Amino acid sequence: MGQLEQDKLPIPQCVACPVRRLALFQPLSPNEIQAAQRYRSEFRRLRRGDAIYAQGEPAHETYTLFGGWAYLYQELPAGRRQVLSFQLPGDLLGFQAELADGVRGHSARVLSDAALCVFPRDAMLAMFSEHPELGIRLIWMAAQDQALVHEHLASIGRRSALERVAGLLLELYLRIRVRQPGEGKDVPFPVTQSLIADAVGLTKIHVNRTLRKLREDGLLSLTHRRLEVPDPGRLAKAAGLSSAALTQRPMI
Amino acid sequence: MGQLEQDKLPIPQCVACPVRRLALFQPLSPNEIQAAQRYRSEFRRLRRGDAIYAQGEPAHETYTLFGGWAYLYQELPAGRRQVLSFQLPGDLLGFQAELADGVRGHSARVLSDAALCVFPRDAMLAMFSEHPELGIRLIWMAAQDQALVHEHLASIGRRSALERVAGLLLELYLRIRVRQPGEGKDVPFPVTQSLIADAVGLTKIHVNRTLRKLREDGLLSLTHRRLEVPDPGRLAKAAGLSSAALTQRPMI
DNA sequence: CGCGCCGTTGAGCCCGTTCAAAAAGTGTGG
DNA sequence: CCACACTTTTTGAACGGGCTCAACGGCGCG
Repeated sequence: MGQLEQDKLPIPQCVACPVRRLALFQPLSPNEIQAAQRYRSEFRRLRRGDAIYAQGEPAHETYTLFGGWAYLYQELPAGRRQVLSFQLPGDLLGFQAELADGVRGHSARVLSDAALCVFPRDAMLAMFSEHPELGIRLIWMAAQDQALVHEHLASIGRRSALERVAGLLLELYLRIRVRQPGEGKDVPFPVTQSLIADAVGLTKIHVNRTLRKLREDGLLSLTHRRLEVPDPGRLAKAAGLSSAALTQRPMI
Repeated sequence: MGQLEQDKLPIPQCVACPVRRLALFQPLSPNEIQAAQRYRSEFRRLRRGDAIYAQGEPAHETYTLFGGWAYLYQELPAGRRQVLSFQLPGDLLGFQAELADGVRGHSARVLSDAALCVFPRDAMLAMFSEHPELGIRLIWMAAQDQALVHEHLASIGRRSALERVAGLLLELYLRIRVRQPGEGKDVPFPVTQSLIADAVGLTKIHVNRTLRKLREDGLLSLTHRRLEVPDPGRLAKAAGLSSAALTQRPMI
């Protein structure tokens, strides 16, 4: 789809938003939603690889990911990079520095063609004073985020290469499936091995070997940008997770 | 100080709180503080090693650390442990699962004798509707927290053992100094090498060797539970940080 | 004084890295 | 539809940072 053609697409109404139940506005009734839509300043379309914001920039916007994938990362000396998290449709991005009225502490970029709803700082603040329940909801979403990052931290700090890769793939697989309950067993998976490596703290070479092993053990199939996990329970075991973790949290 | 003797100490008033400017109630005026004090249900004293809450428990309280140190951690299969973060006086603990009305995703424990202000769930919610600015403030504190965890993630994922240990010690040193501007160059540091290891994802043996190297290079002195960093700039360099990071963020 | 926790040191090994190169896939323009 | 460039995936060989296993010294506390 060309850029020009893409720009002609209509801008979706919040009332009809397919990710609303996952997103910030979930607590609002349809009537309120219609009113709340004015907080959104822009509906922005991005192409694969585009930056959303960058480390060091002043922050004055928050985003809801409408469609597509994004990832947050930090760049370190000597060309090293750490992927902090992956964001899926309905996720909230960039509220951290935004509301701390400071500077971005990390960069964000889209993995696939994507679309964002943009909320300026002032709109966010107005929103919270007019709809306090949205403040609670934001805190809830931030808490979910924090829980995922904590899991990520434990994974990188204290798990083997196999467990880390298995864990990341399982997490993403489950998060995608929540969003696409209807589809077949395999889901779109636009994450390169190099990105997986930078997320779990390994080299892409070793990620490749680890993936081979996971495939050989029949724990997953990952080809042509599609991921299938025949038995999430077994993958969870390989990831060194208590299988309770599978059903426990709803996860966003 | 014995337990019995300790229990006789008076309970501090919020108006006179020494950590207030660092904590949740910072935005309130002295008058408001006096009124807000009723949100606090308890002032709790703990001894070195006591648990504050544990992974898996239902959450219905949030805490402000009044004095002493605490740490958040996750326990993994095979006796492994990951320290997620260290908390210093004024820091807010446990709001994550609390406000997501769920179950604790990690455990919290005090490192040294400590004291907490306890806020029940209902009080927190009432607080936010009566003082919306406290909601914003909470989000701000959560964002600060998130930034620290992101830094931590990048450290474990993409830095060498030396950089990780240097980075953690520098972070803690600076955070303590913000709280105790008056004191001498060295600060109290009750963190064991084993805990450092579980924080940065190394073995305690290797942490010991890394600390020796840092001492030999004159970057720090760490003995008898006290830490001194003669030149934070040099330590930042050893940690692989842009020395800008030193002055950039105020940090809580 | 003895027990347990914490810090320290040595020797050898292994998981994941580095370096190198080829094969396969993906996108672009003619 | 094909040719070309570029990115991503895959494989091999050798190295090394941090781990494992084992032991000892020091210090606080009951």
